Amino acid sequence: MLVERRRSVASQATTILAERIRSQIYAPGSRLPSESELAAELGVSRASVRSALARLAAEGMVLRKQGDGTYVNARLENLPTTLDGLWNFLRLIEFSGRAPSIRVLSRTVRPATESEVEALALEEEEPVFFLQRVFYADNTPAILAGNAIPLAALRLPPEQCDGQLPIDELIATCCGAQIAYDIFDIGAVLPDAETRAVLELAEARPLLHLRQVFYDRQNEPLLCGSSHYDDKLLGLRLVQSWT
Amino acid sequence: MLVERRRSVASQATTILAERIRSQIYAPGSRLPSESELAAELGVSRASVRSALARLAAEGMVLRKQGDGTYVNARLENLPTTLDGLWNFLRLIEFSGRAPSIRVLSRTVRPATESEVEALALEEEEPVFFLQRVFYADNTPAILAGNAIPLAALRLPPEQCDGQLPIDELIATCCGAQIAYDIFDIGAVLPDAETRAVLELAEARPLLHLRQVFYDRQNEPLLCGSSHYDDKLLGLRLVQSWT
DNA sequence: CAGTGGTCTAGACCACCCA
DNA sequence: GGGTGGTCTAGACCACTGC
Repeated sequence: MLVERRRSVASQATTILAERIRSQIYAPGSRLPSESELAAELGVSRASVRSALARLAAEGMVLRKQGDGTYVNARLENLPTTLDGLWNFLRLIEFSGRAPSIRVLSRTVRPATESEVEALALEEEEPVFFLQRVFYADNTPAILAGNAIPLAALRLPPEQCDGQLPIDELIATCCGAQIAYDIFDIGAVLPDAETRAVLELAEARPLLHLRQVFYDRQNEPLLCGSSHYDDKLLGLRLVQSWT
Repeated sequence: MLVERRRSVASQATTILAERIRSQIYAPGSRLPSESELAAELGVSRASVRSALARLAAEGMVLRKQGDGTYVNARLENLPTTLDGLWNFLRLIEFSGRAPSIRVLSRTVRPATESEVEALALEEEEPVFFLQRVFYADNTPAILAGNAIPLAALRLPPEQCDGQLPIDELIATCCGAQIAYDIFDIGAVLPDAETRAVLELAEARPLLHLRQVFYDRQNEPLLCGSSHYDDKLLGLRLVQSWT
């Protein structure tokens, strides 16, 4: 049943169970087989099954009741269902049921701004590769995102960095690094005229402002982003599980 | 070492390690003892230690490197450090280093609004207990929060519901229920005049709008909230760990 | 190569729920 | 009481890192 070599047993079990829920093999509101039964059926230990169920529970797909059982959440339609909790603009658009695409607005090398110097721990005026992109949902502009990478961190020349890539792959190919974690700050702003034009907003309504800093496995800040996010168009939703 | 009966060993280990990091017994950037050493020292299994470390890693407090070791994040000052990932207005204010307090603006029983009917799966016009509160950070108003609970879900009369309680305790004491999970929608809005007055905003700057629905262990929607959040004052920050 | 974290197992006991 | 999820353990093997 679980034969892939490269993915962990627990991760494969997660996928299998999530798929059964999505396809209603386990109907909304119904009780799943017990952990022991699932372990026997999948040919893995109970610990692995528990790891999978814990993940599904954290995302709200199942509800666990001690002494009773594990139930499929009957309100699945309310959930973000990202299945890994990571916010990635392309996938946020995909999950909203629309086709994502990216248009590169500009790609320049320029001195770091004051906030970039602070976020990326740079020297004053240190050059950064700045990539400005628009994320479309079904051809409607939803996000205007600007990303800055210290020139010193690039292993490819800026002109070879593929602007169509999601952030983790961008960092992987252009910097040869892996993201360890990132920090998100969420705020509300009134967009300036330029932003409004790019996002084709008729009125001057407020947008979400997402500021992110991505760190690599050496804990060096590798990329910082400043994005204007049209929450009316896309929605920003998260689930919190209360142990 | 780990003797409390009511908390799990893994949870106690988490607290101990977090405390050692906070007090710099494990200095920023330094390597922690190996999992086996910690297990031996704390008198628990390696699995319990791993559970604790996994939690700290998810919040960015430590960085784990296979084949190398576990390191204290040297950039702790950037982290939200909630140590359980749950957003609770009182604790968000506390963690920002300010003194939280609550003022109850109004407590009424009124028919549910259209959006409450939808969020709470009510009948049209069904009565709800509506509690409007202001959360202060060091006596500066930071959040205007409105919470609606179906009257049918209350086990205490509305006038006996303590408006000073955080949301989980409010639900515990007034409804006799426990929160299983909640769903958050984050948006940006321009506050109306009334909201602006309550939050003592001079200009008409945009605020975060948080809409929440809390579900109990029976998966019934118990409470919905609509809050205006001054992100300039408080900040809304989260960490994402990329496995 | 030795030591680290990553994965997985089998088995045990507990707390809890329901019939 | 019998079954469920919640916790914990001991031990094994693997993948990776740094020396």
